[in-house]
Parts: sequence; structure tokens; C-alpha cells
Amino acid sequence: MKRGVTLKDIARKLNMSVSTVSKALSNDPTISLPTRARVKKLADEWNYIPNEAARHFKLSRTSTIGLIIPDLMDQYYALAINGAEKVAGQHQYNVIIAQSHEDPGREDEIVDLMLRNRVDGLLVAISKKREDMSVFKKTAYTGIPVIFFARPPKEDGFDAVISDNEHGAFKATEFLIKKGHKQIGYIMGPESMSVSYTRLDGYRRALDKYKLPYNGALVKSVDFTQEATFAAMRRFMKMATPPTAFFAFKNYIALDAIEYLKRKHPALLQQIDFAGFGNLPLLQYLDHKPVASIEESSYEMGEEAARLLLRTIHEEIPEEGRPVQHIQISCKLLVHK
Amino acid sequence: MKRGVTLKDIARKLNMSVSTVSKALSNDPTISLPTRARVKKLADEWNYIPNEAARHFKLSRTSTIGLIIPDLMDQYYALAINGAEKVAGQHQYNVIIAQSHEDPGREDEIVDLMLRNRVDGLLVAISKKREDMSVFKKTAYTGIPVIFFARPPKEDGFDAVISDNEHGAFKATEFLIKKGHKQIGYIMGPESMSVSYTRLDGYRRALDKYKLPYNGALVKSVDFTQEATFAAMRRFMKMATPPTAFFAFKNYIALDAIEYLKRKHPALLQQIDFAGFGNLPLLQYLDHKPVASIEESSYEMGEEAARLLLRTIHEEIPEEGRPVQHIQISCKLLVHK
DNA sequence: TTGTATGCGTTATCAA
DNA sequence: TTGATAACGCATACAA
Repeated sequence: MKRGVTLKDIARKLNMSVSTVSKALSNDPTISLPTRARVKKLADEWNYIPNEAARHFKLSRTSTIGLIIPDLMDQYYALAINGAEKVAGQHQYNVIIAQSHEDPGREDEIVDLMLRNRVDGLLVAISKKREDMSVFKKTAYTGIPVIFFARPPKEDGFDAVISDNEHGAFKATEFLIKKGHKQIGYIMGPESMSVSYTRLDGYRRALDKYKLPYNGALVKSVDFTQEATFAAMRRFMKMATPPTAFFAFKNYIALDAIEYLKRKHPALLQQIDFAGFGNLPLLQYLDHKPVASIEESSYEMGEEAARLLLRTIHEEIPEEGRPVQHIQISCKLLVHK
Repeated sequence: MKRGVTLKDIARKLNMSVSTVSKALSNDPTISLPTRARVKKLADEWNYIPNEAARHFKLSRTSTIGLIIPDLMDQYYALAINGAEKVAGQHQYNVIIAQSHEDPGREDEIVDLMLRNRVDGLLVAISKKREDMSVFKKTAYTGIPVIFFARPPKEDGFDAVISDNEHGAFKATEFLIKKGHKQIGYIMGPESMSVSYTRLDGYRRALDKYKLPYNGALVKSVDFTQEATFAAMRRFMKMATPPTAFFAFKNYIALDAIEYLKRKHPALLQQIDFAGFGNLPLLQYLDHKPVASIEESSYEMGEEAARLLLRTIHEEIPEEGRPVQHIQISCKLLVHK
């Protein structure tokens, strides 16, 4: 049988009604066991495959959630997807994935596509450059819940699951202080990202707690290019008393900073410590690496986000009556070697 | 308007028929411009979102292709996805992604799910342990074309896009030979993967070409665990004349091998060269790294696979009459530093 | 230029 | 225990 066997085909062959076949296949107890068996047997022989489009259409429910991330190449998101998929699967939900490639325009299209496909809810790690949140307001308006994760929107009023960046930064800085460092630089992320500042807060709180003075000159923002990091390091190392340790916004940045030292100040390489966000599996192969990483539990974040979304989907409370929901996932300090 | 505005809602409000509204929205020239404008205006105001489930159902075509890979965390596949998505997008096809996590059972479920969702075709990088290809035969039987990529099935008779592993292995080995090495080990991948042998062929051809004898003792298979690689290295280094260079099935394996030397034979570290498959961005930060990588163009592979699939979908020739299609993507030799 | 009618495959309700 | 029927939202052939 080519072109999709349907219930009707089976019904005709067995001289029963379509509804009987439908019920038999879904194990409806009002259908006699022998009938169920006959139907299943033929369905199997004929390779019957239910048409989900028709089911969804009929049921006006897809049991599918949409997941939008900036970039699949970033393992951080890949891991979050795994977490979300696990939770979704446990509730018989499917997940469809799409990437914005950091393009807000593409992101808009994806949201539209997913709404047209009638996903039951949306999980979104927003693209870096998004300013206008109207698409998501429109989404909320249609009654499709949206949970943001990892990358919260700048604007308030949206449900979100993010890692506890402030405390992670605190822990990293504290670790360096406890190792005896008194002059600690913060290689900050882009100023356009709110997380850069959240981590700055944690850095400052650690300094405060251990009575170390805060010095603005010890904080330099970089984008994620190697050149920017090199430039920042050049300026750091020109200071009268350069930092003896650095807290890096991301470990990728720390690696570039270490690379700079390798090239320009090899003698200092052993004495200067780094700690940064993001645990990278390949770190173990490096001879010179950060002494500690702050690991964001992105798997757990994916799980939490999915859980929150499913809860919201099944919520009876109307959108308006519900308070904004925020969940923070704690970060782990990982000491290397 | 909650719960999905439909064409009917719009039609009722504007006192027209559903079909007029439908045509107006799809810019049918038989509908007058003013009517089209009125319809579009209200559709916009009311936030009309077409129900794709209904369209698919009606059109019995989803313009969607399913993409199944073992693991999203592997950037190799993530990149292939990007390539496939690009090509699919150019032909107004959507892509849905799912991971098997190397579990053939899960893989079966995914295939089933995708068939139920009536994807127009399937792109599959098969899970490592799959033996039984019956699911895919069944798929072919339903008329849904399947293109395998990256990981070809062992069995013959399936369309596939893979990288030219044989020639890649040849190039890596040749590079080591040209560097002056005469005793070159091959740290082979799992024996359950056909690629392991394909690369062995390339290795042997290079030896042949440069009149070096092939020695079975210089080939040791490992799974991807560090322990296995350590064990293999231990045996290699116990040989009367140990290899002075290694061709590694994967660079991850090469890194473990280097790690072994670091711990057990630090003196030899500088003299022993490695070359392996898979370029890793983080390689640049390593002090001890392979001298060369074979880069598989997975992006290009994704593109090719998608192109082949779309071509097959639009093919008029029936399944049976079509010869098996195979495409090879060439690999690039990348010398480091 | 617009409207009517039909059917895509499935499930749910109700009747037999 | 089974069957008839309607309905989900949309696109299309055909009629007006």
C-alpha cells in the first residue's frame, strides 16, 4: 500500500466502521478483544501510520513545545536542549528546535512558524541583539505561554529561568581571594549584555566581603574576539601593580588572556590565576588553564524551563492573573586538577 | 480573540465566504484588490495565524524534512544541521531535529514519530550500534525517501552522503610520511564502525605508495574512552621499535594519546607526531597537539545530504527503478601552526 | 469577482 | 459491542 493507509482503508477491508477501527487501535475497552486483535493485525500488516496532522487538527492540541536558541554549535544550549527534551518526553510532549543564529528577524520568523504549527508553548533563549519584544507580547496574547531561559530579555515582565550569575561570579572571585590574591581583575563581557553587569555585582560583593577595595581600573569589558581580550590584557599588564588573578566573564576569554601571557609575559604564566564561567571538556588537555570554572548547569536549566512551561500550559489561571515567574539555577564552582 | 482566529471568524465578520477569505489571504488574483485589502486588514488586527496542521492535513504534504542525529552535543552534527537547514530553507522546507543518543530503540521511535508527522523525507546519521535496518526498509516502503549521512549503514543499498574517509586517512598518513616518519601507528576506531576500516584502507594506501611495509601490530582499535586509548598506547610503547608517529581515528583520541605520553613518556613528547580526524577549535590553545587535522566538511555534508534528499523527493522515478546514490565529500588537510 | 460544496483523516458523541 | 454522524480549518473545483 503506497500513499498512506488510512483508518478508512482498514475499515473497508474488515467490513467495519471507521470509528470502530479508531477505537480498536486506541485500545478502547468498549471494543471486543477479538475485534481489537483483528484490527491491529491488519494495521500492522498494512503498515498503518496514524496521521498526526489530522489528529492535531482534530484535537486542536499538538503536544509539542517549540524551543528557540541562538546557536546549536554552542554546547551550552545543546545541553539545555537535552534537559528540556527529557522533561518534555516524560510528559509525552515533543520538542521542535530552531536556531535564530542571533538574528532577531529570523527569530521573529521562527516564532511565527511555531505559532502556525500550533505548538503548545515556547522555550526561548533570546538572540543577543533583540530589542523589540513585541513578537513575544503578541505570543502571550494568543495564549501560548513563553518561558525564556539562559538569556533573559532586558525588559521585565517575562517568565524566565536563568542561572544565578551573581552568585557564580561571587564564588569565582571568592575562590581567587581565598587563594591569596588581593589584586583581581574582571575581564567583563560586552556592555550590551545585562549578564556582564550581574556578574560584576557578584565580583564586587566578594571584594566587599573580604574587605578588598573595588577599583574600576580592574574591570575591562571585551567582546568575544581574541583581539579585544589581548588589548584588555595589554592595558592590565601596563598597570603599576597589575592584577595577580583574573575573573573572566567566560573561560574562552580566559584562554585568550592566557594565550596573551604566553606570548608576552611567559615568566608570569605560573603566577597568575584565572577563574571564569563555563566548564569546557577540553580544558583537561591544556597545560595552562584556569584554576577554576563556574559551571552553569544548562542541562538542569533546560529541565527547569521545560517544567515551568508545562506547568504554565496546564495552568488554569488566566495569563493576566499570574505573577511573573523567575527561577534561578545555581552554579557550581569547579576546581581544576 | 483567544483560541485561534479562523478563516470562518473573519468571513463571518466581513460577510463573505470562507473561500473568499482564504483566496484573499493567499493573494489570489481573482479576488478584487479592495476585498483583499479588507481581509488582510482584519486578519492583521485580529492576529490571524494560519493553522498549519489543517493545511498539512488538507494538502497532505508538510514541506518538512526530519533530521535524526546521534547527539547534538557533537559539533560535527550541529554544523551538518546548519548546512541542511540552509538548503532546506532555500526550498521553503522546514527541518525538524531529533537525537537518538546512540540508542537504536529511541531511533526507531523517532523514525516512527516523524513518519506519523508525515515528514516529506528523512536525513539520518545512524546510531553507532544499529544492526537491524528494517525500520528504514519499512520507511522506504512507505515512499518516504531516506538519505543517510556522516554515518552510513553497514548494509548496502541505501542512499548516503559521507566524507571521503579513505582519502582523508591517506592524506593524514601521507603527511606524516613526508615529515620523515617510517613507523606510523594507526589508532583505529571501534571495529563496529565501518568507517574505522575505510580509514584503515587510506592508511594502507599511503604506506603502499611510499613503499613502507604494513604491519598489523601498528594498528590498534579503541572505543572512545580514555582508558582504551591509554591501554593501546601502553602496548604501542612497549614494542621493540615503537611508532614515531600516529594517525588517530579522531583527534579526541589523539589528545588522550598525547596525555598518555605526557604522563608516561614526557621525554618523547616532542618527537612523536600525531595527525587525526576532526578539527577542534580549541586545539589552538594546546601546547601539545596534533601536527595536522583532517577536517571533514560537515556543513557541506549537511548541504549535500539535504540537496540529495530534496532531489529524491521531487523525483518522478519510482523507488525501485532508481540506482543507489552515493556522494562523497572531500576532506581537507589542516596543518597546525 | 465571489460563493458553494466537498473532502482531507481523525476523534467524540450519541444512537443502535 | 458497534456504527453513523458531525466537526476540526483549510484549499480547491466548480458554479453563479
